[in-house]
Amino acid sequence: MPKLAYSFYQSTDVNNLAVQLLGKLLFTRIDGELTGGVIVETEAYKGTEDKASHAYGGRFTNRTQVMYEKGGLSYVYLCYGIHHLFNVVTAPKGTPHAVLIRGIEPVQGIDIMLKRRNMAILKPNITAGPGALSKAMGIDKRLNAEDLLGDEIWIEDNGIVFPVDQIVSSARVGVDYAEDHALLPWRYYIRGNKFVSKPNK
DNA sequence: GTGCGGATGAACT
DNA sequence: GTTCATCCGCACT
Repeated sequence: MPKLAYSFYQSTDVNNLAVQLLGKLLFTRIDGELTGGVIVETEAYKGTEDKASHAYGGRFTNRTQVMYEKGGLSYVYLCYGIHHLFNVVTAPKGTPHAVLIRGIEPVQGIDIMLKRRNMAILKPNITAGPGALSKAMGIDKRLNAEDLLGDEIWIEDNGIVFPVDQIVSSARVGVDYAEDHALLPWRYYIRGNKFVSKPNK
């Protein structure tokens, strides 16, 4: 399957990109171990004007600088001191939009994912949730600011297009601090998919 | 240099 | 529903 092209990531409509990423295949090859899954849940973070975004108000730090780079890079950061969260940087250089990947359905290297997650059998919580999927895919800070057209972490277009009525939008998770932006319906997921993270109402 | 708290998940009661 | 693991980014002194 072809990797998503550089041009795919340059759109400034981050909500549309968050929807477009549903159904795409996220892969990593870490130490030669290939794992991959279908993206089933995303959230849009709209740069400087989004109070839930790390780049809100134009905040520019060592952590957030990659968000300002050209679309098509990874943004991985540590949350709660434990979980690595994976985002896709989008929009042209200077516009710090990002899409958080919150859930994938495993299709490749499931045995490797089970081992990384210390699980015996496949259950949805192996990759349902941004911290969980990062652990299963072997994503950590070493994969921050990686080119998504490279050979460590990338996204492929397998032609899957979910019907519009299969896609649900709702409030983003864990952004209560974002005041009047906390309830924006910028979370997108596949209705009924088992690998969508917990709050799926 | 210090202190607060977070784009979570798992194990509890 | 509640607790807590466990780190460092970030704002402020």
